[in-house]
Amino acid sequence: MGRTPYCDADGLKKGLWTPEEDQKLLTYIQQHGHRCWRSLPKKAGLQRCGKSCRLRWNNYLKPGIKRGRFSLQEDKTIIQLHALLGNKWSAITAHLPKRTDNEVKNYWNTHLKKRLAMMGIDPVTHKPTSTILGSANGDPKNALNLSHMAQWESARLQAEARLAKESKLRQHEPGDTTNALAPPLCLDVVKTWQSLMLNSIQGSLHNGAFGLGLGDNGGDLESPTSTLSFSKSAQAAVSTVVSSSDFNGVLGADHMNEVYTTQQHNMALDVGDVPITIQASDNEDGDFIEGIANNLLFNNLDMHSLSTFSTITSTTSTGNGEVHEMTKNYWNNILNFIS
DNA sequence: AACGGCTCCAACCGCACAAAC
DNA sequence: AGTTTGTGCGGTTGGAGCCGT
Repeated sequence: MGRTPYCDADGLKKGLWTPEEDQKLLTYIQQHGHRCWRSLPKKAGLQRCGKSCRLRWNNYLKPGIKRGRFSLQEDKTIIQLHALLGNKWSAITAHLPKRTDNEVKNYWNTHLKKRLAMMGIDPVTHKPTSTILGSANGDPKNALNLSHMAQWESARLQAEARLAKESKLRQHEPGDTTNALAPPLCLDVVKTWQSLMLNSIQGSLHNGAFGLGLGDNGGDLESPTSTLSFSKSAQAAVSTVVSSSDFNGVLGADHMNEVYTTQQHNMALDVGDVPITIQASDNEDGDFIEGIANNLLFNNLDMHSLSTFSTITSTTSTGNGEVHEMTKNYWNNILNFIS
């Protein structure tokens, strides 16, 4: 049998939407929600297929969508995330509130990709087209390390995007469009992680490793809360970011008191049904990468990401301070160019 | 004014996957 | 367990608008 075609070829309009069609769709969804896209166009009096209606709503009509020029910060975010994730537009868009994946994708293809190409950077690999980044100082190992960092970040961001997606789904109720574009929960996690990454890499220069360890129950499948532990070298970053007012958007005040205390250096994120606790610890003996892998895996990371982690585990500890500097210079160069 | 080339972006297409039946 | 349905995602396309000749 197979499924019936989602779009009937006959009798349905295609192409650009007219203001009248937009108004019909908007009015209907505001009154009835969009529980079933297939039956929606008929009920709304539209000669469109449900898929077309859904696309129009998600990319254009949904309240809160930001249109117009991308800011420099948005450019930076897109370039950075694309370097780490590739063409994972939904994952990238999860970190850009109020932008749609279609818009980000178009913006990348028509603007950012060209700019990178013009400055001699391959928009696919994000490396200079002629020479490998980092080889200028005679140490190709740096390029390798940056590549591994990118893989590491890629897996992490994919996991965060999933959490953000789940959170969005939980927020959405048919007929209620007011919270359709609430900021993704992962944004604060990104800030935290970015700080942690830089601090931990710097800390590794002294420790000979990242200095972050897996907590006692970090790999416990039975535990309702996965725990990730950080060494003291990362605590400053955790405290700085987590204690910011931004975090109030993620955790309610009561919940904050319950799960997060600066004295214990713990950070907890209650993302839907998947609570994550990031716990500072004096234990520096654990395997940081393995801990990350376990933690994210048990919180919806797929096997592909796990394999990425295993690759990184064998080589990340060879990193040095130049990696951080090289990474910083890389992004500075890009941003200087596009600004 | 007319034409052609180019850019940009809204929308379409096909595939994948999870949920529902 | 197999089929159907709904939705998400990324790649691609069509056409409107701009610009130069």
